[in-house]
Amino acid sequence: MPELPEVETVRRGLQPAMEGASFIRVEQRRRDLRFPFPENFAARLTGRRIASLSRRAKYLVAELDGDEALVMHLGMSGRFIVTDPSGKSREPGDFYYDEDRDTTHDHVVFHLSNGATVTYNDTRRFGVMDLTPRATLAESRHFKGMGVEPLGNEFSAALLAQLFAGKKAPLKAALLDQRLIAGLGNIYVCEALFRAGLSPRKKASVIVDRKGAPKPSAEALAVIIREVLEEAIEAGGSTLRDYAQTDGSLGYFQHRFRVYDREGEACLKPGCGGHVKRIVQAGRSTFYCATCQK
DNA sequence: AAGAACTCCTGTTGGC
DNA sequence: TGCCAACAGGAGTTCT
Repeated sequence: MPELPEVETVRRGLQPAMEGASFIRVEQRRRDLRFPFPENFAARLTGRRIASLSRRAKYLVAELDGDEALVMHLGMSGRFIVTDPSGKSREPGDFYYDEDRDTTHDHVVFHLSNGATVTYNDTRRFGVMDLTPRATLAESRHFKGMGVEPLGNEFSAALLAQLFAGKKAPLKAALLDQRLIAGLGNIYVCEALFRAGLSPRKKASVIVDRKGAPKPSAEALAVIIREVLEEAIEAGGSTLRDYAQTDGSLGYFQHRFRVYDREGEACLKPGCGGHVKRIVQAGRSTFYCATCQK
């Protein structure tokens, strides 16, 4: 469940269980996810205390009391399940589980000093777990060359214009490029472009004027990207599958999708009268209204 | 060098 | 009902 708002929701759910606690025991149940786990992964974590749990783009970063940081990415299907000392089990930002949870794809289990366990489950195994020196985190292979945080202070229309100037790639592709802006994914790019009334097919440079300055459309887009992400975080992210089983229920932004996964349905812009189309860009589905997104 | 295509993996869904 | 292609919230690698 992983774009920036989902990862932030997960971070907030894990923080109380993890921050300040130490790893008592770590179960690593396979040698790799998408990539091999680092050498001696479990041993390097055991005994370490988690000083802080933060987020960079779609990554979670647990800074440890030694020299290392635990870097985690959920890929497409990664989830965490927390079992607190009372034995109650839940997925941060998603829903409460019962005893019958499918544990087939539980790949890592952290047993913490406060009695909580944190289990990483990932069906497709596109996730990542890595250990990297804290001192050079920004230069680590995951973060080197990574773009600006869309909710950070540096993100602005001026920067957006600078990043997109001269870009021939479509707006959709440029917004998904983590080297430019880091944290946007397929859903929120589709939603932001709809709200901005911009076609995902237009060249990224259409929001830049001849002098390289942001056009009004860039100003709008910068504001809207921030708004969409903030709204989604507020809603606890989006939950695409399993939602019928909800009971503890965070994650309801999916009810506010205006174009994502709405192929063929009526455009929600008042007076538009168009219908949502699905096209494929860079191998991913793009949902948009060709009538009002120009 | 930028941009598009292909790849990893498992599970679900929709059309015949 | 069964079978199978298409698709799924990501991103690194390899092509053109």
